[in-house]
Amino acid sequence: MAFEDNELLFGADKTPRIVAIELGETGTVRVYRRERDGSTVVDVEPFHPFVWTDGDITDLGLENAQKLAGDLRYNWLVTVDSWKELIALRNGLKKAGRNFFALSDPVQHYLSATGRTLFKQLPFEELKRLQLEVLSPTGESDLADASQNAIASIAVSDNNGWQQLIVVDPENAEESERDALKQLTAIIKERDPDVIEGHDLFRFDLPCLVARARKAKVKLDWGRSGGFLRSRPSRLQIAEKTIDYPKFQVDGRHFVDTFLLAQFYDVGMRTLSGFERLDVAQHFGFCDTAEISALTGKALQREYLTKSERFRKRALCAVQETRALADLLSPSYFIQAQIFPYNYQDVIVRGNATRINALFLREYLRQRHSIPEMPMARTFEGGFTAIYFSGVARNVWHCDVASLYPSIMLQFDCFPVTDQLQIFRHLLTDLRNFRLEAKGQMQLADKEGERPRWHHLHALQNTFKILINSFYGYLGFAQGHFADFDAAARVTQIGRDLLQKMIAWLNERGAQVIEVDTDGIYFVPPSSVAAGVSPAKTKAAGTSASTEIDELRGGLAKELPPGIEVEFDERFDAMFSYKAKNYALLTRGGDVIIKGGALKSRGLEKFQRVFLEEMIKLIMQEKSGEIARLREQFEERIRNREMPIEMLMKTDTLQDSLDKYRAKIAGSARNRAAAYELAVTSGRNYKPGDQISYYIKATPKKVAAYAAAKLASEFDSQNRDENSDYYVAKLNELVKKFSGITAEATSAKQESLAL
DNA sequence: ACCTGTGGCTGATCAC
DNA sequence: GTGATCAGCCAC
Repeated sequence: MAFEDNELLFGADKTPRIVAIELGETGTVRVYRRERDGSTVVDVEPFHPFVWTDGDITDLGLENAQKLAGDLRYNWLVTVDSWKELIALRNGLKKAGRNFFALSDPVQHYLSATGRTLFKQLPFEELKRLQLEVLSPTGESDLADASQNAIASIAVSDNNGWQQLIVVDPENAEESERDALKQLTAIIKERDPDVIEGHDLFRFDLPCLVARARKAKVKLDWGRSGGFLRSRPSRLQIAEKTIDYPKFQVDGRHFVDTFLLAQFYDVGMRTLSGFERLDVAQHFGFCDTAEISALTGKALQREYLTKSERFRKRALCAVQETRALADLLSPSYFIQAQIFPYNYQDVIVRGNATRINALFLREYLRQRHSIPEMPMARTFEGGFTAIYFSGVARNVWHCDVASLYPSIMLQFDCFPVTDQLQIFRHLLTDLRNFRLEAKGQMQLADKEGERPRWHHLHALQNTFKILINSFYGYLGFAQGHFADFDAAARVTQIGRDLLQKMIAWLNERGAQVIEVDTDGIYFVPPSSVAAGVSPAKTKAAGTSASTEIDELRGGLAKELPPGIEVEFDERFDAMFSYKAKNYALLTRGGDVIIKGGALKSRGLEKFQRVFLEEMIKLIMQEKSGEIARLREQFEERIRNREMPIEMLMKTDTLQDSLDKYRAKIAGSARNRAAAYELAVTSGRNYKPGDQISYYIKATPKKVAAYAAAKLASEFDSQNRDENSDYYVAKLNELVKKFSGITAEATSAKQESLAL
């Protein structure tokens, strides 16, 4: 059975190849579809938005009010014939003080009511995607600056390899810019893309175009049926960061901002050094470094390219990078648009739990079943975390419970009490099976020979994985209609009990448990503990290691309830256990893996992270004696001013707006911080989510860090002014902090513990 | 208007 | 100096 046949997940209507939905004339929507020949056709369809209400609306004499099944709070459905009527109905109900719930997005109304979704049976390659980049004359990406002056050029490309650079003539800027804007609009109308992509599209390119178009009195009627570009302030939560941005929309098309895609990507990976195009392109290896230096430096002059040729090359490189980035990061969202009743561009910015909520609402609507009101939020206890040994351990194994929370939910019936249709159980069960199947198909597929198919299956199984993992979060999601905090608390309680049972069992068999977090355990198996920890002895004991682990694995499996499976997945030569959620591992291949904010946080300067990694590696390799020399090398480089500024600077992300920061400082609600002070002083228009890199400069007197901070961009390598003493002191603190933990010291401790 | 959850560590600042 | 608090980031 094809995945798409699952109606709970993909919706009950199979209409294929819809690329966009837009609100049409009163009471209608326009549904755009991609034909097999690549053309786009439009169907005008009736539109019936709706409101859920409770029973006390019967006196209002509303037409088209329908009683729903079940006895949940919102058990009436009122349907109307146009968006205008829906707004009127909502206002009326609000005025009458009635209890109701309505979706706010017309596209979600249409898709939920019909069971349709975008992109069914449409390969990603058949989506028409256009990339856009506005270049300001200064090359600045500061919007306030850029909006003041005429733009220099607009680079445009599409996913078929077409590209064009629209250049504004500085000699005749006013008229030339007007032509450029008109030409861009003409290109969009003619090429008729489904998706418009750009890096920082929302915060830079689109506002800039709007500002310039207003000045030039040019219309940006980019909608598929001629509608105008419009925007409203919006806010996006990405992990701990909150990004304010103007959300742009245009009828019949989708905007995709690769800056946001990069942010989402990094939440999972935490590997990006920054979020500007160059950071991201370099990380993914799109632009080779030779080319970058050629575009920015002297190499180009050697090539005798004219200034305009250089400019052209750089501009077109930018849109190519945007396209490559979108190729890489958007397929998962493309698949999610086939599942959720959202616009493509909205699927990207909605949270996981919000998207799952939309599935619940769609199915309850389809079955004409009443829905609950949101439960009262409460906090509940999370996973079990513990550290039993700190120091260096050898021959360390890791075991974990395979997808702990989903397994618990299914095995112990931890489902929302209000889910009378049992959607939660069915969706979770289906998703698990689908993921296994997609993964199996992916492994059978030839990664090289069937590239598009392999990539699709990879994106598919990854999408399923993310969804599966979001179900537990949904139970504790305050804005989920079917959230159930008691059920969430039961899940974590069962998880904690399971883990503690496993720990006790391992300890009883002579293993030494080192560190535990939620679903996984690091431990030294009994033979290594008994044999001590010297490498020679470990080797001697190693002959029986595999059978011993098999016995542990089998024994532990028998202790666990059905449906809860434990995996002994990895073995390490050494582990440096520091604090809860903070440790390092030495793989059997000699690589070092570091976990935890204390050991690798971005709050640490890069020289500290590099030093820590090397120091921990030495400790794990039983070469603690070499730490002193390593420290001296680093001190020398700092004192001789040989450290590149990238090693010394710190990069902070602004969470609050500068106004909010100022207000908090004024009200003593927070302390001053270097990044904000620099942002304020710079006079530039910094926004939440922006990053500031700074270092500490030498000052005559000892002052607070925020008073001695200087922007890394203002660092002059010919006239260096960093505070070497400050950085050497940091280095020494680091050595001091970890000096108690050496291989020799802890092996004695470990042996004594084992007795 | 927007929003998955809890647990844990650290650096910087400030009140005492 | 010490402890409290906040912000930021990380593990799962």
